[in-house]
Amino acid sequence: MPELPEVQTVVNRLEPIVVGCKIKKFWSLWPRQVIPSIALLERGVLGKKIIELNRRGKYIIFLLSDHAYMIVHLGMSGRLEWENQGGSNLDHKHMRACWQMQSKGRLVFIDPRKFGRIWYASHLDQVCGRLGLEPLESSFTPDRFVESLGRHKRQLKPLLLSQSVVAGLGNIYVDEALFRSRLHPTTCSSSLTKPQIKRLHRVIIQVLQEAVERCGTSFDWAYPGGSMQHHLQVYGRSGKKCYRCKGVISRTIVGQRSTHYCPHCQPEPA
DNA sequence: TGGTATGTTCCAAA
DNA sequence: TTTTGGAACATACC
Repeated sequence: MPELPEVQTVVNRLEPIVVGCKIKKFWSLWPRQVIPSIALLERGVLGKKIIELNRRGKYIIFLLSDHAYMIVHLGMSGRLEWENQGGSNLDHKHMRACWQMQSKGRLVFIDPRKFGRIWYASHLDQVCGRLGLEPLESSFTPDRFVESLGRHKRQLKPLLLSQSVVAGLGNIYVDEALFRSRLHPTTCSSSLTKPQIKRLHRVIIQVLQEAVERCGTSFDWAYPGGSMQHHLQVYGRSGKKCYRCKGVISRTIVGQRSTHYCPHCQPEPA
């Protein structure tokens, strides 16, 4: 379930519950998901209190009482859920890790596809150091976006998915942002005019804010609870009528990812 | 059965 | 050095 709005929704829900909790036990049965290792993460977090819960891009960041970090990325199918003690004795089918808190209650990590990751790190940059601008922060200004985009010369869609210019966009919201800014996904970043870049900057913020307000997009078993799926304009709408021009939404592959766009509103670059 | 899936990383080639 | 394309990771659904 993992783009910025879905991750923010998880953080919003968990923050009031887990901040202040002291970690009593940790287990994981899938060593590849835990970095640098299950033993080192366990040594780092046991007995530590969670001081803050934050988000950076698609990463969920636990600040611990010794000022080190535990960081979770949900991958394609990961979920983090809180369970009060005795609430459900039934373990989930795809439970991959669990944090037992001293005050009763536990945090469980459920991840069918095992693409999620859990880190223990003394510095945030060890995990998040290569991330681009944070799109819902005031530091995401049109000028900084222009400057960050200017360092690359790539097709827009793969560039926005790379996390290196803007952090947190994924396949759904890149398609939505490009549609709303009327840019074809394969447009070369270096060919954009300043007004086009400023419009793209504006719609990225708009789309992400709207999705956060709607608690993200829910369209299958992986992530329940959101309502943004009812307000998407191109993603998942191939073959249907464009809301703007009444043409037909197309689907193609760009950078190995399924890509939805309106050929009329987002004309292919020359 | 084969195609598809909200993500990231590594590698080879250009 | 930067960009691009392919494969890998692993599982579920239709």
